[in-house]
Amino acid sequence: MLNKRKVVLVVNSRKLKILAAVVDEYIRTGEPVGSKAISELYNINVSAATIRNDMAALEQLGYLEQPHTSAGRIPTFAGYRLYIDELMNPSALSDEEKQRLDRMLGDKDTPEELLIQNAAAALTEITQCAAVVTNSAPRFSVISKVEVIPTGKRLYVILLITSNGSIKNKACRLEFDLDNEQLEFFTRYIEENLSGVSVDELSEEMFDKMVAAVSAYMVSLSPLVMGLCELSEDLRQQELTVSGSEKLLSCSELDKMEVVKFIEHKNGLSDLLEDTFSGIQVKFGSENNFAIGNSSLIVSKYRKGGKEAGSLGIIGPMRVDYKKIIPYIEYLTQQISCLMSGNDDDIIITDTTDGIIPKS
Amino acid sequence: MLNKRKVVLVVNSRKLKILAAVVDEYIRTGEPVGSKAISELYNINVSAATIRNDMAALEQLGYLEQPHTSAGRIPTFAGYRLYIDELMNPSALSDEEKQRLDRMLGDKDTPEELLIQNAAAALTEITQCAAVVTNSAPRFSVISKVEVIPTGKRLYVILLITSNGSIKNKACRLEFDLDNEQLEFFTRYIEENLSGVSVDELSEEMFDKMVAAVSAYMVSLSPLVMGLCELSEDLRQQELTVSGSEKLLSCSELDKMEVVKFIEHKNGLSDLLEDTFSGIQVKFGSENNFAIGNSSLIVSKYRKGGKEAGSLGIIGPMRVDYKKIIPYIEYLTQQISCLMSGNDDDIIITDTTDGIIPKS
DNA sequence: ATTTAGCACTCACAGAGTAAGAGTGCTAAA
DNA sequence: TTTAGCACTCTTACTCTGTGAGTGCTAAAT
Repeated sequence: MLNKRKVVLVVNSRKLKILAAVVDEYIRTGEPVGSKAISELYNINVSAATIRNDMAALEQLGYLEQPHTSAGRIPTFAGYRLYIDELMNPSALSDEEKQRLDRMLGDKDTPEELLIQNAAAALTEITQCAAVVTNSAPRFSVISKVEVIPTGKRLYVILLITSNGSIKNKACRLEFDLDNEQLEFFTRYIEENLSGVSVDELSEEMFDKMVAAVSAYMVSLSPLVMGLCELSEDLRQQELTVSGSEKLLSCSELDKMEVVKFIEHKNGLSDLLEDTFSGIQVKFGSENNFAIGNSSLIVSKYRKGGKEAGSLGIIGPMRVDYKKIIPYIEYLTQQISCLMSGNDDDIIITDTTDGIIPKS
Repeated sequence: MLNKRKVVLVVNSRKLKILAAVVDEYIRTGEPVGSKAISELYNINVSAATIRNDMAALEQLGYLEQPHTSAGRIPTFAGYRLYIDELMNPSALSDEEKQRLDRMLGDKDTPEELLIQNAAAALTEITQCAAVVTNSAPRFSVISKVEVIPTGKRLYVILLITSNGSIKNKACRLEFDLDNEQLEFFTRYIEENLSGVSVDELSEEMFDKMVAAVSAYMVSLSPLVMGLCELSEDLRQQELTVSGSEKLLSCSELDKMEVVKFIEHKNGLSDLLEDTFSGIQVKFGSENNFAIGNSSLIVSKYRKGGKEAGSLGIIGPMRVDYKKIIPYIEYLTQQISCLMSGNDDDIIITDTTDGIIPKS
């Protein structure tokens, strides 16, 4: 073991100040930060040599690392983590900034779907990173209408509409054509059994029971129930939209291959966003099994009427300006929560599925 | 003018053989090809010196070029073109290869949409290039059903179904609620005016007329017509999917910046694919105004019931193994055409739109 | 016990010089 | 018309070198 060195391995306030300075400076320039730069640019009133000693300690403590001997330091994951959780002081949004965001977001008449799209667009523009939004509203809504529409020989389209305005459809093929009476029976049956039911409550078992019930009347109706089951599954899973992902391609610190793969498949993202948490959350790509290596995911949940209704955030390089971006995201989620909860009555968003049925 | 040289500027069969050898070898190795390599590897029974003379002639004829003096030769655009059109002899697919493709593609029960997705996936895997598919089926289909479904106060969902199975829906808000008679009038009117009409024929003017006609009966119906108009626009534009575009980033001969720009915007691609042509077509990026410089686009159209229904191909570097890839693409389009036309009667793919209507 | 100045040391990076190797064009002979 | 031979060109890889940034350590100062 070389590199054994007499440094005081105690974090004190100066060391923290230095760590913060290193992270700030690294975020600003993207270059490894040396002791001299810190002593000159940040008013920690000690000499470069002292800072060097502290930096050596911070390195041994696992907060900083050197790309190579005799280069400056860059933050480690732990360094970023400490910085984000404890050290940085977020820059409060100015009134102009808030107004700008409000304008970009929309007002209480803006449909929910558009609201979160606007938020994503705003984030993309301001941060120059990819924005990501999820909407789990459909999951917490109730079925407001079910329709079965004959569209061809033995061919029916089922339509499922929820209270929050999602519309899903799916084509189903039956073995036989239904006559009016049969169709009416089925429509009435599902209307009675599904109308007003919360999407979250729908389960496969429930549909299994319906298949049984309906089959008693007419066996060949079951594909319709199965179709409904699949639609309800679509509703249950949260929608995830990533916008501005091309911005990630111009981040030199991200691997282009990984970014492109991410753009195509969005690997691992929805898992990361399904966790429940409160406040803002910062996750690093390399620490979760997320497609892009040195990336950072900053997200916050918005709420509707007290309930989590989705999340909103950005994906960028680890080296993003956290102290600026975090307040932006916080403000946006807060405003969205506010706008959404304000008027709960009759928002309509169309929102649809793709589905495919086998030919035979 | 230096480089003026006494060479016989006549293409003869040996020169063509040499050109083919240069292209083959360059495709194989990616390195400029020298006279020695050809005399050793390809059985043209003349000395390297003779080949050198012929290569000088081929260079003056514009089929070959030298990256720098005293390097081997690489093909020019014209060289590739001649090779592709006349010289190469495509390697016929073995039975195993055909079976492999068939397995990857699906069978006659595989829905159309999935069929072309599978084809794209197969091409990506086999060629290690980006695959591109378009589907203009919706455009050549006819409207088979239009429905207007009341779903809430002053709120209606329009449903548009085409003969090829695309289903699009959209929510519309009206100023007033419709009574049964009004709804029936409207449904009957659009049913009469749209049913059986080819999607390709639908135009804004047509909908303008409908707005006028319908407004005469009741002014506030026009949002419904506008909604239909928007849905029809969605149907008209051909769908274009590029898969595996990350593969292009690992092609050393392509400019990464250009690839990135292409991935972002797919510049120029849909124009290139909208041309009608028969058989297989090879286009070079630099010759068309297509985003990626030294790229090559190899596409073929598949047909459904005799009519062009979309295209299928790859985007790769100019230096791709044409004689292998072209038979692959030909086989795939042939099989797709076959599978699609086989049972033309009642294929159904659901395929839907997202839409948003303002709240009030 | 901390902090600081001074100094030797390490490492990445860029530029210059060099040797090897591949491939050519040209000439003259077959 | 083809071929062998040869001088020439150009790329590539390698080595050597100097420079600059930044460090770690020591010894002196506070």
